[in-house]
Amino acid sequence: MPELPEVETIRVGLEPLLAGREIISVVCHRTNLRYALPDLSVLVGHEIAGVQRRAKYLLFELERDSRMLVWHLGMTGQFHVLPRNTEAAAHEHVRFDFSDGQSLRYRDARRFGYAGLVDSRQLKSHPWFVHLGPEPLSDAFNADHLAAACTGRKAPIKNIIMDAVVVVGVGNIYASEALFRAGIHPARAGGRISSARLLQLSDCIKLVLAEAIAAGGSSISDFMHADGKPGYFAHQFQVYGRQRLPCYRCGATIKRMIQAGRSTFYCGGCQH
DNA sequence: CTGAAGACCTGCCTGC
DNA sequence: TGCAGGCAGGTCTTCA
Repeated sequence: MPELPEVETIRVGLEPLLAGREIISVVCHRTNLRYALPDLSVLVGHEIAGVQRRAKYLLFELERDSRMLVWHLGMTGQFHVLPRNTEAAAHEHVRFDFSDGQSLRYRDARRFGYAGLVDSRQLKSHPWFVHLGPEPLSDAFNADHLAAACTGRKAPIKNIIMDAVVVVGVGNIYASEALFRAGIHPARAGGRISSARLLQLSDCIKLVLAEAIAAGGSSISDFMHADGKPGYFAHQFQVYGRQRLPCYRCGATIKRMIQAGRSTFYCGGCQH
């Protein structure tokens, strides 16, 4: 389901609902997500201190314990906070019950999501995190960093900005949107883009992600907030999902192509 | 090393 | 109506 803006929106929604709540029981309906879930019963008796995010991972911090529950939502993972006695929805795999009568539910139809317990002091060296590049909205991600990542590369620029080693959190939707705003053709080899245009692209990536976060994430298909409200950024898509429709900027027809097995949307009139 | 393709899994939409 | 085929927001592994 989610790219960085969606995960951040979920984090912001979950934090006030979970912080300070004590887990009194955990029910796993199935443990074979992308990887086998760890034994989550060890969390019973612990209080959630806060919810952080790194890349597209949610990090549930525990009070008085250096371990964190690290969770990736894959394509279709969802968290909802509901009263404990609410019946399990289809594809609900895990339920955390809290002392205040509420519960946290994890649903994931495709089961591409995964989770683990990681010591926060070893997070950076954990296999899921050790190779991750900078956060796109941090100063560490800038024109120089992007230029260095593109030097000598023949891979299409879209593939490069979706590579989590280069920068985290840029998924299939926002890659297309950022390249449209920067006027760069998604198939252009990374090494054949001027530094001035890469500066523009790094700015556009920050801009499009920040706007999406401000709008509360995109609401396509099954994305919803912890409280069940939809996100609104989908209304601002310039190219994603708009194949055969006219470009808002130049009127040319938006095209769709496949790159690295993923749909790419672009305007042949605006992007070169 | 790089880059492309396949794999994981289920649901939904389209077209015949 | 029924069914095959294509498609879906992510990431990891395999292969050339």
